Amino acid sequence: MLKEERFGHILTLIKKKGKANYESLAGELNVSEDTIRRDIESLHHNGLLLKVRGGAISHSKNPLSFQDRTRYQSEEKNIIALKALQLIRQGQTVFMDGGSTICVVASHLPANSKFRLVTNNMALVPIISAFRHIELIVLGGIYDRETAANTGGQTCSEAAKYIADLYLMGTCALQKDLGISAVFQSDGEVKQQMLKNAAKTYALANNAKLNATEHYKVCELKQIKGLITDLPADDSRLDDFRDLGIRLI
Amino acid sequence: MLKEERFGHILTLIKKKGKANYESLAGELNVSEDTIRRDIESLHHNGLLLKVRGGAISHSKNPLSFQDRTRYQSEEKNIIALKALQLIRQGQTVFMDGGSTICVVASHLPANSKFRLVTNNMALVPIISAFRHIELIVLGGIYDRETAANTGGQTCSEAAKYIADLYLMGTCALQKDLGISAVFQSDGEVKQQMLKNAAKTYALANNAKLNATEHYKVCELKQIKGLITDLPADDSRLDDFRDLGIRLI
DNA sequence: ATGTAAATTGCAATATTGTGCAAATTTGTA
DNA sequence: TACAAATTTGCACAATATTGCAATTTACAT
Repeated sequence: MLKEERFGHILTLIKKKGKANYESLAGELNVSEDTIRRDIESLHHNGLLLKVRGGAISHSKNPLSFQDRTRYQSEEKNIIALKALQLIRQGQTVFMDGGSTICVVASHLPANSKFRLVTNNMALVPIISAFRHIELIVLGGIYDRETAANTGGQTCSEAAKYIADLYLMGTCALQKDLGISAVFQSDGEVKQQMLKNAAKTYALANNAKLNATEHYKVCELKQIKGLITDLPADDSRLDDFRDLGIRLI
Repeated sequence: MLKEERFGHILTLIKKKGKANYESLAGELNVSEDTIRRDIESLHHNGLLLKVRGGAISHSKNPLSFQDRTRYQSEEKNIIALKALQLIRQGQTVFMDGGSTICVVASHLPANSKFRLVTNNMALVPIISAFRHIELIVLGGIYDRETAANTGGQTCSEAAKYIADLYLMGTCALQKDLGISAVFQSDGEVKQQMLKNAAKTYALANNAKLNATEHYKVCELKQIKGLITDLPADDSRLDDFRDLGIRLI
């Protein structure tokens, strides 16, 4: 088999699936992983794909979708997303922060959605691009690869410049007494700023995040307007969060 | 069998299958592989196919050409990109603004590149995500779908907060007397701010942008350090830009 | 026709390039 | 920090290319 045929195969796969790994390519093409590695290096050098640890991805690959599908598009997240959509009204200004749940919300938006979206979540950009009537305002800062969101003081001070009708707060840990907490301080600070500047804040969390804590405290539960989970409103696992004056959706 | 018959046979096969290897051709045509090799060399020389190690492929199947993305990744842009890469040094802080040429530059970066990149170009985010050692700083603002870049006063004032060693300025119009001009004011203003805060600015432009003007003036030619085009440095089309004190690359 | 020069072909020696393997190093993660 | 996985590097071997050369064929003027 000609080397060029391998190149073609690799590029086709990358184009179709957005990514490819050494192991399976080596199997399909019947050569060693070393050879595939060298092929990919050569293709990378020509700017035709991006070499990453373990394989290669296409240029246009949304960074968050690189994580496995189950985590990205679980049924739980779809349920949360559909509930969250009900809150967004035409013409509003909406804050959204990082997290894949937020991306699922965005991908469920109706095609003619018309509002202003302010976000530090870079994974939203390609999604929102498709909605001609959404005005997208990006909050800059230091890009964090893990969350695909911008963070840092710059992000916070930019967020401070906008006043929103609604804030959909991405997945975080919630606990009755200790409130909402985040893994990273940089993320938590952005959340605090958005909370401060939004008329209504709803936290999005799947049931695994209930009764859990992380190490950076964002706010008390009573500071938010409502909590959106994948559970029915009358589920017993939500009992701890009743009578706090927050809406359970 | 006449040489011309062999040529015909080889070309037919290449046209039908897109590829051919010496071994099978030698068998089919009853000549040695050396002869086939020479045939293919001759055809290659006449531009009728592409000689590769082990055989030949058709031009249309050349994985290293950019058929399905000719618009996006033209040969011109590749040339510009490779020249621009030489300017980026480890540890530097680099500004890049919008434009697809800039994206091509990014996709040619070596995998272990290590520097700080400050940009308003959202199309760079997925590309740069793959480079673990590039610190990416996003300049926020109003996202423009057409250019996939953030624009507006916010973007400018954020750009003002960084001081760069190098600024690679995306495609714009250049004219000897009228200098560099941009299509949109919002884009032009970001360019001006980056220019101001960068030690060295290089403009990237394909030959079609030379001796052209747009309607928002960015700066004089003498304000930039150099001009990177797809032309060789001694091309006559660059004559207008000599003796202005700028480097032609 | 026929001899001669030029072109073509196959072959062998040499050079170059591609491939797989293993050790050493780096990287990511618990 | 330490462990496991991935990557880089150097190397030997295999595959393919190139080159020079001699044998053969072709072209063509006489």
